[in-house]
Amino acid sequence: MDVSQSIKEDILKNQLPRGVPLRQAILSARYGVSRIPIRDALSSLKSEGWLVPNGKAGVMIPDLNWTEAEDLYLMRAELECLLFSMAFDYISKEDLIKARYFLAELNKENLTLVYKGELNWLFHHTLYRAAERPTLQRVVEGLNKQAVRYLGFQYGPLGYKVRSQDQHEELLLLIESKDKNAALIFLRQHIENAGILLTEFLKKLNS
Amino acid sequence: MDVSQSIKEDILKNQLPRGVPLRQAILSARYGVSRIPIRDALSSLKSEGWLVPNGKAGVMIPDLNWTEAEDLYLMRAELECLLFSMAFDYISKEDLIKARYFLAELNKENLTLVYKGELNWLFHHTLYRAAERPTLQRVVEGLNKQAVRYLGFQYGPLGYKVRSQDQHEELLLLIESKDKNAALIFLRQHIENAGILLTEFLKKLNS
DNA sequence: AAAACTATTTTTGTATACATTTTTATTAAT
DNA sequence: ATTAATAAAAATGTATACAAAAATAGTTTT
Repeated sequence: MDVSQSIKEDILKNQLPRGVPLRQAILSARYGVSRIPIRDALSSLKSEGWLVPNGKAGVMIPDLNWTEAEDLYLMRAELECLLFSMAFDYISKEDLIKARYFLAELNKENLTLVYKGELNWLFHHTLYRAAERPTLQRVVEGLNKQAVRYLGFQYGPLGYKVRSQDQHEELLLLIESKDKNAALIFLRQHIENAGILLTEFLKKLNS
Repeated sequence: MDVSQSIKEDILKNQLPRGVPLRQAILSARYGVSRIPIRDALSSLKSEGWLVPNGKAGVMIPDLNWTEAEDLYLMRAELECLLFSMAFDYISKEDLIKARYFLAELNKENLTLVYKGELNWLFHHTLYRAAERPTLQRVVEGLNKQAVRYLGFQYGPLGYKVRSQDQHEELLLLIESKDKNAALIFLRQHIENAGILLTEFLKKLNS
């Protein structure tokens, strides 16, 4: 597996020290590669929001905080609805089949959080693909991949899994019935719901 | 100067080959550093949208295209208005002074495009800073920095400079008069205007 | 005792060398 | 002649070695 992925897993599993700079030499030993690919991974994780700069040099694992979660879901709501409305009329039968496949995968047990996040994104992405707006899609993808950092809460204490899956199913039905407006409103609520649930939970956690 | 910045300048000045993969060895010779910092620069430019992957290896300078420009400005309009509305009530006198300083800088002659883009962003950023939403700000910053790639048109053939500066001035006046709604509408129009102008121009160019 | 400077150590950044992968050119086969 | 297979080359990725920068510890000064 890619070093960058391994680091993500380890961040999610809290197996890397928080609050102190990550040392390239240590990671190099831990993952059994030289410092060059470690440096590559750290810099790309930094630009993806998984790590933050530490003073003049080095990076740190940032604390999860509700403002970030709120921002991510606010942006997702705005941009994904935009993208979805651009795609709506062009969503094909094959897209829906694909989407259902990802949904089924997501119901399996023993998936890593990173993979769950990937599947969740693939589901949404399938609905947006038809818009053929690569730039908008790339940004939305970035937001989804950042949100993965918070997935531990949604699949853990928040027990959001079942409700989320039901909503995904319903969204597909609305698409099939060609009711664009209803689908759009539903998607927005789906995202906003998840955001509010997560944000409120994080707020309570820090009080 | 940083290698990454130099490459950006050279892309804007069309001094690097388009449509063919950029070779690390050549860039290494050109900028007088080893391949390691070149690789770093290429990978970060790729994640910033200045370069795109070329097949299984290597990167290329992408063509400018109107869909990308439209996407960037659509996103900017949505997200910057959101950020601005969060910031509005907290914008300080010092912020406005700073903003006017950047505006003055922007009026000087013989600035590089990259620097103009930086100043334009710094102006907008000054108005959003008070929102204290780092995540949202980081994404918006990314969008602005990508839009720099299109700045050559706006300062060149489109002659947008004067009108844009006037709008910036007017925006500051609206902020000072505490008219949040008017300011918000004006900002949205300011961004959408720039977007439409640029997009239409690019569409014509490719027809 | 606190602050400022200096020396030492640690850590990151860059160059060079080597390994692996990808691309291109060449040869063989249909 | 076109395609497939193979060999050569060129290019990227990674390891190690070294240089520069940052952080730390120790010393001096106020």
